[in-house]
Amino acid sequence: MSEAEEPMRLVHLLRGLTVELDLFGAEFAARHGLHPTDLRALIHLLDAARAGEVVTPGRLGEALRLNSAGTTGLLDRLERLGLVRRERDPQDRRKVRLVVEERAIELGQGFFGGLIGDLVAAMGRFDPAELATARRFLLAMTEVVAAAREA
Amino acid sequence: MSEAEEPMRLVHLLRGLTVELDLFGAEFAARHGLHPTDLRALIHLLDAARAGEVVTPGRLGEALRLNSAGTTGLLDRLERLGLVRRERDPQDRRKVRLVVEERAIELGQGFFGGLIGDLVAAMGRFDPAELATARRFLLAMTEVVAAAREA
DNA sequence: AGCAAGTATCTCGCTGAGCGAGAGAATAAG
DNA sequence: CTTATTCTCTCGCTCAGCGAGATACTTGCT
Repeated sequence: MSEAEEPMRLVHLLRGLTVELDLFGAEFAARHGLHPTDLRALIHLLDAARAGEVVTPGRLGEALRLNSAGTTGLLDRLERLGLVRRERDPQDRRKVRLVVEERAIELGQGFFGGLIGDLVAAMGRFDPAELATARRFLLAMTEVVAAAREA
Repeated sequence: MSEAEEPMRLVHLLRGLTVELDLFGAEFAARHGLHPTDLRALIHLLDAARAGEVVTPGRLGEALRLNSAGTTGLLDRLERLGLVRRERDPQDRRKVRLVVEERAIELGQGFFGGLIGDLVAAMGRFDPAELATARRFLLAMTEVVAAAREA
Protein backbone atom coordinates (compact mmCIF):
# COMPACT_ATOMS: atom_id res chain seq x y z
CA MET A 1 0.00 0.00 0.00
CA SER A 2 0.83 3.62 -0.51
CA GLU A 3 2.74 5.81 -2.86
CA ALA A 4 1.04 9.01 -1.71
CA GLU A 5 1.40 8.30 2.03
CA GLU A 6 2.36 11.77 3.14
CA PRO A 7 -0.93 13.54 2.37
CA MET A 8 -2.87 10.88 4.25
CA ARG A 9 -0.62 11.28 7.23
CA LEU A 10 -1.34 15.00 7.12
CA VAL A 11 -5.08 14.37 7.00
CA HIS A 12 -4.83 12.22 10.09
CA LEU A 13 -2.73 14.83 11.83
CA LEU A 14 -5.35 17.43 11.06
CA ARG A 15 -8.07 15.23 12.46
CA GLY A 16 -6.00 14.43 15.52
CA LEU A 17 -5.43 18.12 16.14
CA THR A 18 -9.14 18.93 15.99
CA VAL A 19 -9.88 16.06 18.36
CA GLU A 20 -7.31 17.40 20.83
CA LEU A 21 -8.71 20.90 20.60
CA ASP A 22 -12.25 19.64 21.12
CA LEU A 23 -11.22 17.62 24.15
CA PHE A 24 -9.37 20.60 25.54
CA GLY A 25 -12.47 22.75 25.14
CA ALA A 26 -14.79 20.12 26.60
CA GLU A 27 -12.56 19.62 29.63
CA PHE A 28 -12.17 23.34 30.19
CA ALA A 29 -15.94 23.74 29.97
CA ALA A 30 -16.62 20.92 32.39
CA ARG A 31 -14.09 22.30 34.84
CA HIS A 32 -16.01 25.59 34.89
CA GLY A 33 -19.46 24.06 35.13
CA LEU A 34 -20.54 24.76 31.61
CA HIS A 35 -21.48 22.71 28.57
CA PRO A 36 -19.58 22.58 25.30
CA THR A 37 -22.33 24.64 23.71
CA ASP A 38 -21.96 27.32 26.37
CA LEU A 39 -18.26 27.61 25.61
CA ARG A 40 -18.89 27.80 21.88
CA ALA A 41 -21.41 30.55 22.54
CA LEU A 42 -18.98 32.41 24.74
CA ILE A 43 -16.26 32.25 22.09
CA HIS A 44 -18.67 33.59 19.52
CA LEU A 45 -19.77 36.41 21.80
CA LEU A 46 -16.23 37.40 22.72
CA ASP A 47 -15.16 37.40 19.07
CA ALA A 48 -18.10 39.60 18.16
CA ALA A 49 -17.44 41.93 21.07
CA ARG A 50 -13.83 42.38 19.98
CA ALA A 51 -15.01 43.10 16.45
CA GLY A 52 -17.51 45.62 17.79
CA GLU A 53 -20.51 43.73 16.42
CA VAL A 54 -23.88 43.53 18.13
CA VAL A 55 -25.10 39.98 18.72
CA THR A 56 -28.75 39.10 19.24
CA PRO A 57 -30.23 35.77 20.34
CA GLY A 58 -31.28 35.13 16.76
CA ARG A 59 -27.79 35.63 15.36
CA LEU A 60 -26.21 33.56 18.08
CA GLY A 61 -28.63 30.69 17.59
CA GLU A 62 -27.97 30.76 13.88
CA ALA A 63 -24.23 30.59 14.41
CA LEU A 64 -24.56 27.67 16.82
CA ARG A 65 -27.31 25.89 14.87
CA LEU A 66 -29.82 26.07 17.69
CA ASN A 67 -33.49 26.88 17.27
CA SER A 68 -35.02 29.76 19.17
CA ALA A 69 -36.13 27.64 22.13
CA GLY A 70 -32.68 26.16 22.54
CA THR A 71 -31.12 29.59 22.26
CA THR A 72 -33.36 30.98 24.97
CA GLY A 73 -32.33 28.12 27.23
CA LEU A 74 -28.66 28.69 26.47
CA LEU A 75 -28.94 32.38 27.28
CA ASP A 76 -30.85 31.67 30.49
CA ARG A 77 -27.92 29.47 31.49
CA LEU A 78 -25.27 32.04 30.60
CA GLU A 79 -27.22 34.80 32.32
CA ARG A 80 -27.67 32.73 35.47
CA LEU A 81 -23.90 32.20 35.51
CA GLY A 82 -23.39 35.96 35.25
CA LEU A 83 -21.55 35.72 31.94
CA VAL A 84 -24.01 37.56 29.74
CA ARG A 85 -26.67 40.21 30.17
CA ARG A 86 -29.77 40.80 28.00
CA GLU A 87 -30.59 44.37 27.01
CA ARG A 88 -33.51 45.50 24.88
CA ASP A 89 -32.38 47.30 21.74
CA PRO A 90 -33.80 50.84 22.01
CA GLN A 91 -33.94 51.24 18.21
CA ASP A 92 -35.97 48.09 17.57
CA ARG A 93 -37.52 46.88 20.76
CA ARG A 94 -38.22 43.40 19.44
CA LYS A 95 -34.49 42.78 19.51
CA VAL A 96 -32.29 41.89 22.45
CA ARG A 97 -28.63 42.84 22.65
CA LEU A 98 -26.32 40.39 24.32
CA VAL A 99 -23.70 42.06 26.48
CA VAL A 100 -20.79 40.01 27.79
CA GLU A 101 -19.96 40.63 31.43
CA GLU A 102 -16.52 41.15 32.87
CA ARG A 103 -16.50 37.61 34.22
CA ALA A 104 -16.93 36.19 30.74
CA ILE A 105 -13.91 38.08 29.49
CA GLU A 106 -11.83 36.77 32.36
CA LEU A 107 -13.05 33.26 31.66
CA GLY A 108 -12.09 33.72 28.03
CA GLN A 109 -8.61 34.76 29.12
CA GLY A 110 -8.37 31.61 31.18
CA PHE A 111 -9.30 29.52 28.20
CA PHE A 112 -7.36 31.30 25.52
CA GLY A 113 -4.66 33.01 27.48
CA GLY A 114 -2.96 29.84 28.55
CA LEU A 115 -3.32 27.88 25.38
CA ILE A 116 -2.76 30.73 22.95
CA GLY A 117 0.38 31.75 24.75
CA ASP A 118 1.76 28.25 24.40
CA LEU A 119 0.76 28.02 20.74
CA VAL A 120 2.39 31.33 19.91
CA ALA A 121 5.51 30.27 21.78
CA ALA A 122 5.68 27.07 19.77
CA MET A 123 5.34 29.09 16.60
CA GLY A 124 8.42 30.98 17.63
CA ARG A 125 10.44 27.94 16.63
CA PHE A 126 9.41 28.46 12.98
CA ASP A 127 10.89 31.14 10.75
CA PRO A 128 8.63 33.64 8.96
CA ALA A 129 8.73 31.79 5.64
CA GLU A 130 7.63 28.58 7.34
CA LEU A 131 4.81 30.36 9.16
CA ALA A 132 3.66 31.79 5.84
CA THR A 133 3.59 28.29 4.39
CA ALA A 134 1.63 27.01 7.37
CA ARG A 135 -0.79 29.87 6.92
CA ARG A 136 -1.33 29.08 3.24
CA PHE A 137 -1.79 25.44 4.13
CA LEU A 138 -4.38 26.08 6.82
CA LEU A 139 -6.24 28.48 4.57
CA ALA A 140 -6.35 25.93 1.77
CA MET A 141 -7.64 23.21 4.09
CA THR A 142 -10.26 25.51 5.60
CA GLU A 143 -11.52 26.41 2.17
CA VAL A 144 -11.82 22.77 1.18
CA VAL A 145 -13.84 21.93 4.28
CA ALA A 146 -16.03 24.99 3.93
CA ALA A 147 -16.67 24.13 0.29
CA ALA A 148 -17.50 20.53 1.19
CA ARG A 149 -20.13 21.82 3.60
CA GLU A 150 -22.28 22.94 0.66
CA ALA A 151 -23.36 19.62 -0.80
CA MET B 1 -1.50 46.99 18.83
CA SER B 2 0.50 44.30 17.18
CA GLU B 3 4.02 43.60 16.19
CA ALA B 4 3.51 39.84 16.45
CA GLU B 5 0.25 39.78 14.49
CA GLU B 6 1.03 36.78 12.34
CA PRO B 7 1.01 34.13 15.07
CA MET B 8 -2.36 35.35 16.32
CA ARG B 9 -3.76 35.16 12.85
CA LEU B 10 -2.55 31.58 12.67
CA VAL B 11 -4.20 30.76 15.97
CA HIS B 12 -7.50 32.07 14.68
CA LEU B 13 -7.09 30.14 11.46
CA LEU B 14 -6.51 26.99 13.44
CA ARG B 15 -9.62 27.59 15.48
CA GLY B 16 -11.63 28.40 12.39
CA LEU B 17 -10.51 25.17 10.78
CA THR B 18 -11.56 23.07 13.74
CA VAL B 19 -14.92 24.82 13.80
CA GLU B 20 -15.45 24.06 10.12
CA LEU B 21 -14.49 20.43 10.60
CA ASP B 22 -16.84 20.09 13.55
CA LEU B 23 -19.70 21.61 11.60
CA PHE B 24 -18.98 19.34 8.69
CA GLY B 25 -19.10 16.33 10.98
CA ALA B 26 -22.25 17.48 12.73
CA GLU B 27 -24.05 18.12 9.45
CA PHE B 28 -22.97 14.82 8.00
CA ALA B 29 -24.16 13.05 11.14
CA ALA B 30 -27.53 14.80 11.11
CA ARG B 31 -28.02 13.99 7.44
CA HIS B 32 -27.62 10.30 8.25
CA GLY B 33 -29.80 10.31 11.33
CA LEU B 34 -27.04 10.03 13.87
CA HIS B 35 -25.66 12.19 16.64
CA PRO B 36 -22.20 13.74 16.78
CA THR B 37 -21.25 11.19 19.41
CA ASP B 38 -22.32 8.35 17.13
CA LEU B 39 -20.06 9.65 14.40
CA ARG B 40 -17.14 10.03 16.78
CA ALA B 41 -17.70 6.46 17.91
CA LEU B 42 -17.84 5.25 14.33
CA ILE B 43 -14.57 6.98 13.48
CA HIS B 44 -12.92 5.42 16.49
CA LEU B 45 -14.23 1.97 15.60
CA LEU B 46 -13.18 2.23 11.97
CA ASP B 47 -9.70 3.42 12.94
CA ALA B 48 -9.33 0.52 15.34
CA ALA B 49 -10.62 -1.95 12.77
CA ARG B 50 -8.06 -0.76 10.23
CA ALA B 51 -5.34 -1.10 12.84
CA GLY B 52 -6.54 -4.61 13.64
CA GLU B 53 -7.34 -3.73 17.27
CA VAL B 54 -10.23 -5.21 19.24
CA VAL B 55 -12.53 -2.60 20.77
CA THR B 56 -14.78 -3.31 23.74
CA PRO B 57 -17.54 -1.10 25.16
CA GLY B 58 -15.22 -0.15 28.00
CA ARG B 59 -12.44 1.01 25.71
CA LEU B 60 -14.84 2.89 23.49
CA GLY B 61 -16.48 4.67 26.38
CA GLU B 62 -13.09 5.67 27.71
CA ALA B 63 -12.07 7.11 24.36
CA LEU B 64 -15.29 9.11 24.09
CA ARG B 65 -15.46 10.10 27.76
CA LEU B 66 -18.76 8.37 28.38
CA ASN B 67 -19.62 6.33 31.45
CA SER B 68 -20.78 2.76 31.10
CA ALA B 69 -24.47 3.62 30.99
CA GLY B 70 -23.95 6.16 28.26
CA THR B 71 -21.79 3.72 26.33
CA THR B 72 -24.47 1.03 26.49
CA GLY B 73 -26.99 3.51 25.13
CA LEU B 74 -24.64 4.56 22.34
CA LEU B 75 -24.06 0.94 21.33
CA ASP B 76 -27.78 0.18 21.42
CA ARG B 77 -28.22 3.05 19.00
CA LEU B 78 -25.44 1.94 16.66
CA GLU B 79 -26.66 -1.65 16.77
CA ARG B 80 -30.23 -0.63 16.01
CA LEU B 81 -28.92 1.25 12.98
CA GLY B 82 -27.10 -1.87 11.85
CA LEU B 83 -23.68 -0.25 12.05
CA VAL B 84 -22.17 -2.37 14.81
CA ARG B 85 -22.64 -5.86 16.20
CA ARG B 86 -21.88 -7.08 19.74
CA GLU B 87 -20.07 -10.39 20.11
CA ARG B 88 -19.08 -12.05 23.36
CA ASP B 89 -15.34 -12.57 23.60
CA PRO B 90 -14.83 -16.34 23.83
CA GLN B 91 -11.55 -15.96 25.78
CA ASP B 92 -12.99 -13.74 28.50
CA ARG B 93 -16.73 -13.96 28.46
CA ARG B 94 -17.24 -10.82 30.49
CA LYS B 95 -16.01 -8.83 27.50
CA VAL B 96 -17.91 -7.83 24.39
CA ARG B 97 -16.20 -7.36 21.04
CA LEU B 98 -17.55 -4.62 18.84
CA VAL B 99 -17.66 -5.61 15.18
CA VAL B 100 -18.32 -2.94 12.56
CA GLU B 101 -20.78 -3.96 9.86
CA GLU B 102 -20.36 -3.44 6.15
CA ARG B 103 -22.81 -0.53 6.26
CA ALA B 104 -20.60 1.33 8.72
CA ILE B 105 -17.61 1.03 6.42
CA GLU B 106 -19.64 2.39 3.52
CA LEU B 107 -20.84 5.24 5.71
CA GLY B 108 -17.25 5.96 6.66
CA GLN B 109 -16.34 6.10 2.98
CA GLY B 110 -19.12 8.60 2.45
CA PHE B 111 -17.82 10.76 5.23
CA PHE B 112 -14.11 10.49 4.59
CA GLY B 113 -14.01 9.55 0.95
CA GLY B 114 -15.39 12.83 -0.27
CA LEU B 115 -13.65 15.15 2.12
CA ILE B 116 -10.32 13.36 2.24
CA GLY B 117 -10.15 13.23 -1.51
CA ASP B 118 -10.63 16.98 -1.69
CA LEU B 119 -8.09 17.63 1.05
CA VAL B 120 -5.47 15.47 -0.62
CA ALA B 121 -6.15 17.18 -3.93
CA ALA B 122 -5.63 20.58 -2.32
CA MET B 123 -2.36 19.34 -0.87
CA GLY B 124 -1.25 18.58 -4.40
CA ARG B 125 -0.75 22.30 -4.87
CA PHE B 126 2.06 22.28 -2.28
CA ASP B 127 5.51 20.95 -2.97
CA PRO B 128 7.05 18.24 -0.74
CA ALA B 129 9.15 20.69 1.27
CA GLU B 130 6.07 22.76 2.04
CA LEU B 131 4.09 19.69 3.07
CA ALA B 132 6.93 18.71 5.37
CA THR B 133 6.78 22.15 6.97
CA ALA B 134 3.01 21.88 7.38
CA ARG B 135 3.50 18.50 8.98
CA ARG B 136 6.05 19.84 11.47
CA PHE B 137 3.72 22.72 12.21
CA LEU B 138 0.68 20.55 12.84
CA LEU B 139 2.71 18.20 15.00
CA ALA B 140 4.03 21.08 17.09
CA MET B 141 0.54 22.49 17.59
CA THR B 142 -0.90 19.10 18.48
CA GLU B 143 1.79 18.59 21.08
CA VAL B 144 1.10 21.96 22.65
CA VAL B 145 -2.62 21.24 22.94
CA ALA B 146 -2.04 17.74 24.25
CA ALA B 147 0.39 19.11 26.84
CA ALA B 148 -2.08 21.80 27.87
CA ARG B 149 -4.65 19.10 28.56
CA GLU B 150 -2.64 17.96 31.60
CA ALA B 151 -3.18 20.88 33.96
C1' DA C 1 -55.05 56.80 11.14
C1' DG C 2 -55.72 51.65 11.40
C1' DC C 3 -55.00 46.94 10.25
C1' DA C 4 -52.58 43.07 8.13
C1' DA C 5 -48.19 40.90 7.50
C1' DG C 6 -43.61 40.22 9.00
C1' DT C 7 -39.87 39.75 12.54
C1' DA C 8 -37.58 38.75 17.19
C1' DT C 9 -37.97 36.47 21.29
C1' DC C 10 -39.99 33.65 24.67
C1' DT C 11 -43.13 29.73 26.82
C1' DC C 12 -44.77 25.07 27.05
C1' DG C 13 -44.51 20.21 26.69
C1' DC C 14 -41.77 16.65 25.09
C1' DT C 15 -37.83 13.47 23.45
C1' DG C 16 -33.69 11.46 24.24
C1' DA C 17 -28.38 11.57 25.42
C1' DG C 18 -25.76 10.87 29.24
C1' DC C 19 -25.10 10.44 34.49
C1' DG C 20 -24.88 7.96 39.19
C1' DA C 21 -25.77 3.94 41.58
C1' DG C 22 -25.94 -0.55 41.70
C1' DA C 23 -27.11 -5.43 39.82
C1' DG C 24 -25.44 -9.54 37.34
C1' DA C 25 -22.15 -12.49 35.21
C1' DA C 26 -17.56 -14.03 34.54
C1' DT C 27 -12.65 -14.39 35.81
C1' DA C 28 -8.64 -14.15 39.05
C1' DA C 29 -6.44 -14.51 43.63
C1' DG C 30 -5.80 -16.65 48.13
C1' DC D 1 -14.46 -22.45 47.14
C1' DT D 2 -14.88 -18.12 48.76
C1' DT D 3 -13.74 -13.30 48.18
C1' DA D 4 -12.15 -9.52 45.41
C1' DT D 5 -11.96 -7.64 40.81
C1' DT D 6 -13.46 -6.67 36.12
C1' DC D 7 -16.79 -5.86 32.42
C1' DT D 8 -21.28 -4.86 30.95
C1' DC D 9 -25.96 -3.80 31.55
C1' DT D 10 -30.45 -1.91 33.99
C1' DC D 11 -32.99 1.59 36.35
C1' DG D 12 -34.35 6.14 37.43
C1' DC D 13 -33.17 10.73 36.77
C1' DT D 14 -31.57 15.44 34.90
C1' DC D 15 -31.33 18.65 31.57
C1' DA D 16 -30.06 20.33 26.53
C1' DG D 17 -32.46 21.06 22.57
C1' DC D 18 -36.72 20.47 19.46
C1' DG D 19 -41.49 21.70 17.46
C1' DA D 20 -45.38 24.40 17.91
C1' DG D 21 -47.33 28.31 19.09
C1' DA D 22 -47.93 32.65 22.08
C1' DT D 23 -46.45 37.49 22.61
C1' DA D 24 -44.59 41.93 21.59
C1' DC D 25 -42.92 45.12 18.51
C1' DT D 26 -42.30 47.11 13.69
C1' DT D 27 -43.35 48.03 8.88
C1' DG D 28 -46.13 48.51 4.82
C1' DC D 29 -50.56 49.09 2.62
C1' DT D 30 -54.73 51.45 1.91
